[in-house]
Amino acid sequence: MPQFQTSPGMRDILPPDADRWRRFVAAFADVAAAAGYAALATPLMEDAGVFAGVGEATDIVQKEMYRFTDNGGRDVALRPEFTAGVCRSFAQQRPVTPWKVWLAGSNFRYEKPQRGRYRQFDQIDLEVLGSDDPFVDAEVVAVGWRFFQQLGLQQVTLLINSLGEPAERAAFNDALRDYFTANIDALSEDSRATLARNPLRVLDSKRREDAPVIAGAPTIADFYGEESAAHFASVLAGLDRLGIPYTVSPRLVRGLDYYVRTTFEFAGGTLDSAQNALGGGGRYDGLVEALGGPATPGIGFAIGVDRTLIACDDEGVFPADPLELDVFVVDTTGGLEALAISEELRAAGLRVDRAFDNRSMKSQMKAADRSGARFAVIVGSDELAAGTAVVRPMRDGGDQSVVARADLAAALQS
RNA sequence: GUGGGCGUAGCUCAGCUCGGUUAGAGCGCCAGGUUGUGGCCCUGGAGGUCGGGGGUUCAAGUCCCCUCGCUCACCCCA
Repeated sequence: MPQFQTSPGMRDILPPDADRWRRFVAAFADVAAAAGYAALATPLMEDAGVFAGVGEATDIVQKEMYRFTDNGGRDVALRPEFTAGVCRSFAQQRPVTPWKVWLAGSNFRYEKPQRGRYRQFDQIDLEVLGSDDPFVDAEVVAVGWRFFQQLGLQQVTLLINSLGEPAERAAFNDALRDYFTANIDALSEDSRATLARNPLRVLDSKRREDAPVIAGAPTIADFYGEESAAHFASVLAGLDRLGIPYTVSPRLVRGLDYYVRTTFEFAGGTLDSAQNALGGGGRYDGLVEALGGPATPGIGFAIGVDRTLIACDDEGVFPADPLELDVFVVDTTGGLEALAISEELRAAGLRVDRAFDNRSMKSQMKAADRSGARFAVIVGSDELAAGTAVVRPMRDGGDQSVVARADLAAALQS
C-alpha cells in the first residue's frame, strides 16, 4: 500500500471514465442550452449560514456538512448541494428574471460511502428563479426528462407531487404529527425519532413495518387551497401536453426543508429502492428571501452523475469510450522526427500520439497497435534520408505506402 | 451512527480450514525469438513491508487481539 490513498468517500475518476463524465456534462449542457439555460458557476465553499435554509432538521445540515472555521475565523462549509448557493448568488447579484441557469460540479456530504453515494459527489443542476408560472415547472421537468432520453435511458420514471403553500404544508405537517403520534406504537423506532424532528419525512420511510401506518396517513391533497390545487393541476396539464408520463405520488416529500408546492423525483428502473433516486427537485419559493434577497419564486432539480451513470451501465447505454487516435508515429532514428511529424499532423487537425524512449521498432509498433490509431506513420533512416515516411493502415487492412513528407498530412486526412 | 463481507504482484484471484522449503497463477508490462513492421505463438525477465501494529509459537500470509482501509446494506440522501 502506498503511503497515501484517497480520503474515504473520495475517488479518482480514471480514463476512460473521466472522459465519460465530461461527455455527460456536455450532453446536459446541450439540452440545457437548447432550452435557454446559461451556464453558472458558484463557489464550492460558502458561509455556513447559506446552507441553513436546506433544513435545520435535516441530516445534511445537522451532521453531514464539511464545516469548519477558516484562517480568518469565518464559519464556512463546502456546499452539500447547489440550490442554496444559487439563491445566495441571486440575492447578491440581482440578475434579470427569469434567471435560467445550469451548473455542474462537486458537492460534499460527510456520510458513510456506499454504492452510488460518495462524500464528494457530482451533480448537474438546473434552476429557474423569478417565476412561479406552472409551465416553468413543466419546462424544468421536461428538460430533465429529455436529458434522460438523450442518454438513452428507457427505464426512468417520474414521480411528482405538490406540498402546497407553506401554510398548507404546515397544516399538513401538524395533521401528520397528530396522526403519527396517535399511532406511535405501530411505528418503527427510527420513524419515531424522525417524527420528533419532522413528521413529513416519516412518509419517506422505506421500512416495511411503517407501511401500514403510512398508508392510513392524511394526504396532502386534502390541504391544498384553491391556488395550489390550480397550480399543480396546470403543471400536470403541461406534462400531459408534452406527453411526459408521470405518477402523482402523494407521499413524495423529499428531504430538503425548503421545498414548497411542486416536488418531483426521477427514479431509475434498475437500482434497488434505497438508492434509486437519480435526481430530484422542486419549488423553493421562499429561499431567496430567507437569504436576504427579494421575495423570489424558484424551482430546479439536481441529478446525481454517479447514479445516473450506474443506471446507464445497467441499461447498457452511454458507454465509456477509449481515446481514439488517427495516427501513431513510429521513429527509429532517435525521436526528433516523430516530434516534428506529430506536431505537424496535429496542426493539420489529426489526433496523433507517438512512442518515446527510443524503443525498438517492434516495441513501437506494439504501442501503435495498442493505441488503436488507424494509421502508423513510420520513419527509419532510409525515410529520413529520402524525405519520406511510410504510412501503414493498422485496422482497415490494405498495403502500406511511401509518402513524401510534404504530402503526409494530406495523405492522412483523406 | 449501526450491521455483514473483504484486504496476498499494476489488475483479477489461489494459498488460510488443519501454522512448516525460496509465496503462486492468469492477464497486463518489459525484452528476445524476427539486427526495418503490430495483432497469433514460444522463451525469458521485472514486479510483493501477504493493509498496518501487537501477541501466541521453535516457526505466522495462515491462529488471536487491536487498528486502518475498501465494499455492501440500514439510516438518510443525488
